[in-house]
Amino acid sequence: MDTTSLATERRETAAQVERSLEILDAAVLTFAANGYNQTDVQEIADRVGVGKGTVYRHFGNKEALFLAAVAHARDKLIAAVDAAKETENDPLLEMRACMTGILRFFDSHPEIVELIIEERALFRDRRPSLFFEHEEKRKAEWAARLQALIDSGTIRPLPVAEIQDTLSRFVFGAMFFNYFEGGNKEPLAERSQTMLDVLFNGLFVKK
Amino acid sequence: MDTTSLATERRETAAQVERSLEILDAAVLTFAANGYNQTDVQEIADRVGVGKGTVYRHFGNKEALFLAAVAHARDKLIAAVDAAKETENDPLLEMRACMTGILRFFDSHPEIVELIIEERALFRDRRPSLFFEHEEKRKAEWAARLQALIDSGTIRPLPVAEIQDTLSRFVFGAMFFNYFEGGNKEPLAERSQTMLDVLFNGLFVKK
Amino acid sequence: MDTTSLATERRETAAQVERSLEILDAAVLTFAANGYNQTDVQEIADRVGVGKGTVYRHFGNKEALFLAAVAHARDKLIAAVDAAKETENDPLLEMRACMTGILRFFDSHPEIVELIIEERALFRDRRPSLFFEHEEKRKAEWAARLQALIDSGTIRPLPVAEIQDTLSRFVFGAMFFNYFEGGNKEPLAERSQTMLDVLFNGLFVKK
Amino acid sequence: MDTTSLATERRETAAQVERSLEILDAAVLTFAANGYNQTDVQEIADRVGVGKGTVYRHFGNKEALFLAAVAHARDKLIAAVDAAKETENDPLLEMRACMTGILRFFDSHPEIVELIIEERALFRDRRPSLFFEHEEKRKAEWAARLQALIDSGTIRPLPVAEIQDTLSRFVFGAMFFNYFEGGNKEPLAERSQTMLDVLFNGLFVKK
DNA sequence: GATGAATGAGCATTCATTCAT
DNA sequence: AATGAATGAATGCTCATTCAT
Repeated sequence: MDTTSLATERRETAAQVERSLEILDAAVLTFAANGYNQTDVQEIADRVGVGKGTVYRHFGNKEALFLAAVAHARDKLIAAVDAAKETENDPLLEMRACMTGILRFFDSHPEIVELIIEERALFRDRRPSLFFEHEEKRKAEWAARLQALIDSGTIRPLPVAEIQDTLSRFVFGAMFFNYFEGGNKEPLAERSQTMLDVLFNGLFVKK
Repeated sequence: MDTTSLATERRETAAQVERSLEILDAAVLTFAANGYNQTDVQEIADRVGVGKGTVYRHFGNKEALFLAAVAHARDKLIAAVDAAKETENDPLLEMRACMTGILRFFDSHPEIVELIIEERALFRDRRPSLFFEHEEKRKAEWAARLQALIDSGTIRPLPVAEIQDTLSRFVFGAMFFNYFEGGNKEPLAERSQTMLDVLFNGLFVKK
Repeated sequence: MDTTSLATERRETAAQVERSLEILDAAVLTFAANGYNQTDVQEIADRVGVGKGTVYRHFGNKEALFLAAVAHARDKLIAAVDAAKETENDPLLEMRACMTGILRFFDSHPEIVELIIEERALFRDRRPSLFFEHEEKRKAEWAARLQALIDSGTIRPLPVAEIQDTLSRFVFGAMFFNYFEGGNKEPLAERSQTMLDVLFNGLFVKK
Repeated sequence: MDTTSLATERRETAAQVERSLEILDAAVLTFAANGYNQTDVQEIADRVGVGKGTVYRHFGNKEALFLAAVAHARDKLIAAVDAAKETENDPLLEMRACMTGILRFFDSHPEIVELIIEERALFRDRRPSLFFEHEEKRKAEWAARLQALIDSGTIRPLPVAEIQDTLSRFVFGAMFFNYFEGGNKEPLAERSQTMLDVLFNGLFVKK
């Protein structure tokens, strides 16, 4: 009976996880499309084809559901960037691949930008944003890489932490400003060549 | 008698305008602190010390009040940047003054960043953001200046429009990312020296 | 000084009365067009071209204003019916003239039907309606006339009070039902020939 | 299993319908007693013993609830009149039974008169009144009967449509005028003998 | 006396959450 | 476990009335 119940539990858990992911996908789309307050949990339930009570059973309350949706979206970004990084071996090219990977990700998932904005609007006190939390962890990983690029004489010997901040502001800043400015439907990744050129070579004429 | 009635009229109008501005200041703070949906118009009225009906008399409805508050905040930014620009004469220094002026403005008015986020969360369809609309107008003004800097051999001959985009993404991006990342309470304007250095001189070692 | 003040008072009173009547005319139209609850006193003030406070000065509050408007409308009906009656000398013809006079009045003042409905909706407890109160007074006047018609062998010897009720139900009933049924824009007075024929001669074939 | 689920479904639906009817009964009484604008939906909910949200779940909004209440009341009148008609076989007696049936209905349901008044006050533009809409459909049914009475020499050969109007004005007019005049608490149905006598035999002495 | 800005009570409506089935 | 009917707290907005000018 133990075995049976365990098996049942396992099977259920798998079904549960499946169901949870379906709900998260629907939640990302719905929250992004309508905004948090304008979203009726019923709408998400309808999109998945389950009852409202089921959504509550899986995520407890609307806020937890929203946060889970944001984490879900963030994990997708991380996976996409990791995949982009794997395509290169040289540290400099890896860095570039990551940056364009991020831009490309938001080009293909504009709804996730909306979700990030919603998160901030809703949890203005929770800082850093759940979405950018993981960045902290990634920083240490990159510090070594940047230091190597400095040691090899490729990039200038500036404080590593500040270079990292500058890169983040550059990439995510580009993404945000593009979103706030709106309008331009051409992919941001493609419009960023000059931006990267400036980033690496500067605005000034070299003398 | 004409004078009197005129004076009276003026005084009344002035009182009205005064009242409206008081309400806007309260609205900016309250919307920024609580968010749009979490803000009861009563709370704004209380802060000003007037009745709720008075707020409605002045701005019609909550949404219009919110948008007026955003416009009010934007006008403050424009004024601050204009003031910063006036302190310099050289085009390059003017440009730098504007950039640090913007960063300083958001350092001293962090609530306005929250307001911009709220605006986006609320009016996800209205693009560009009311707050950044005026940027479009400012662009033409700066294009000439940048061209002059290129002609004089100061900065590299890149497409002017793209330089402008890069500068905007840099400055507003820094502001947004700083906000989303949270935590760091040291003024952004002061933490931006490396950023500006990279912007002008690039990351690469010059050869 | 007494004289002066008296004169002033008189002059003011005349102006006051004038103003009051203007307000009442506006009130009848506005209340009839929008309904009581849907009417903002400001709208009535605007129509007259005075301030809202002035309306309140003249009538105290919205309810009193409404009742005054109803009484004003009722007085117009009484005047119209009296005028119609004067055109005839024979009691039977007078009676007929009154009945068609009432129908004609409501044909030309459909808004007053609306006003009566509003009055009832609003003051469901006040009975009889302010508008029909005066009917009671008129009844005694007509009782004699009807008795004379009975005595002269013109109409059947039925209880006078019941004849009166029947006539009232006939005329006002026609008016009300016409209003509730809606649609028919042809004057009711003209569509009432058969009705009067039935009233006088009955439905049955005389044997 | 089909049967069970069907039964369950039916039971639920039946419970829903039951609940809706309870709400409608409460709504008729409450709207009639207070008037539309003076009625807080909470009051209706309280009378039924449910939450306000439940009322909204069943009827969507206050206006829809009101209209449903009017239709509910109208259906009761139709049922009552149909029942009255069934008691007679002779066309003339049927007609009489219908007329007194209507008067009796409003004698026992004075609140429904109030409801009709409210409907008009509220929807002054919707004509004919929802309550009297069905009359149109009944008219055709009666036209044949009246024609038969004319053909058999019972009633005078007047235009059938005009006879119908006269009858309607007579009956509903009596009801309305009685309501507006107020006061008289003796059943209208009983006070209508003279009225019907006049209707059939006329006021004039037959010669 | 006239004005109209200010006031605040009052109510419809929504929707997160619960819980009986 | 899943469902969805029921709940009721929360809040935007209107407008009669007041009163300072």
